[in-house]
Amino acid sequence: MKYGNILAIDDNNAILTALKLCLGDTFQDIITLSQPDDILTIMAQEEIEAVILDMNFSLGINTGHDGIFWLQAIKKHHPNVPVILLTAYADVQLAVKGLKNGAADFVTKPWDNDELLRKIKDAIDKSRSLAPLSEVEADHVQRAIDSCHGNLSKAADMLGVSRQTLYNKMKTK
Amino acid sequence: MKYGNILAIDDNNAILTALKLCLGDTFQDIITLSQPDDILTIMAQEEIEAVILDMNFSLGINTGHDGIFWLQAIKKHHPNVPVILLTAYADVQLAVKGLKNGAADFVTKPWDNDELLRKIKDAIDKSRSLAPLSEVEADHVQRAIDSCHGNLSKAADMLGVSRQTLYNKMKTK
DNA sequence: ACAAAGTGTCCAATTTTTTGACATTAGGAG
DNA sequence: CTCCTAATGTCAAAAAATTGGACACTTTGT
Repeated sequence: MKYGNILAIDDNNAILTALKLCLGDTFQDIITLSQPDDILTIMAQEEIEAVILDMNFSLGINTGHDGIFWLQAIKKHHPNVPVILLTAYADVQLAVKGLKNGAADFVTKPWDNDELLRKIKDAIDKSRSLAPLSEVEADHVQRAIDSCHGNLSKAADMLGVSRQTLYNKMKTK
Repeated sequence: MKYGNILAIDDNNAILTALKLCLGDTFQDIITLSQPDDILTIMAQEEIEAVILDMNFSLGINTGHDGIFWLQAIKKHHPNVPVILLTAYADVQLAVKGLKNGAADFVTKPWDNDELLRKIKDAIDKSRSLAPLSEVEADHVQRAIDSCHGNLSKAADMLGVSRQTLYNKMKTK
């Protein structure tokens, strides 16, 4: 199966060119942006399968604050589109913050082409293979029961279903 | 509301003592292990609300391999119990690997007591407040529809429900 | 030892899901 | 362009799941 379009955002055009060269053979199209403002517009128009997002925009400020903001914006509108974070600094704090905000992966510059390619592919493959609804449901039910330490009444209440329904879902599993 | 028991694993007893001092006032009990082998046994016996896991066991080997192994083991049996990773090295690779394997957070030694405390509390609060089943369902349905770029037939198939049911769930939302 | 909370099980009423069908509307291939 | 396939929107009846209430019993905590 073929891979679709990638959206890459970085304020350094050399990086964007390098990404195009590195990824051009594997993906249908590499759409690039040198500033993040149009990300959501593009994503509303084009079918984007994965996003590569640089974390440091405001020159000289390397907190990644802008990057996190845009990551959140992307995830809010397209929760199933994987976002791979790209940074110049191996900042653990930022990596953790990024992943906790829904990023699929985190890569530092300069990157290894094969590694980046593999990570993007993995993220897309994962986003494509969604679990059936019944599985997601069974999983969440189990978590609720665990969280209530086996108290089924509380678990049912937490899940917003009747106690009998919870019994059903437990058996069905 | 009060917080329950914490399980902390580290092969350095000084670290375990420091954790007890740091966390003792906030949590009911700080159970400590100097080697990971008994983690699952303990967790089957005691009600553990969060785990603090050191990532470097085999002396001299700092790949975090063992840590990831135990993280996976914990998550497999207790997917809803948050695991906070603790390491001596600010290793981005390891942090990313840990979070992708379900860790709730990642902290480097030496840690800031207030920060660690806050991160544990946050992780527990999050694990306690499970979304109602209907919300999880609606969320997953939306992801499937996105993933199929609006093709409802394929989305329904992917979710393992009939097309009409998908229509229902879309309206209900 | 008592009261409150939780369990397992049952029932009838209601709601949801399924299955199958049908006419209509895109989209792609020749 | 035209045909063919896939997808849509909608309907109806059968099957299945959910609900709310009830009951006797057990567990839990004070």
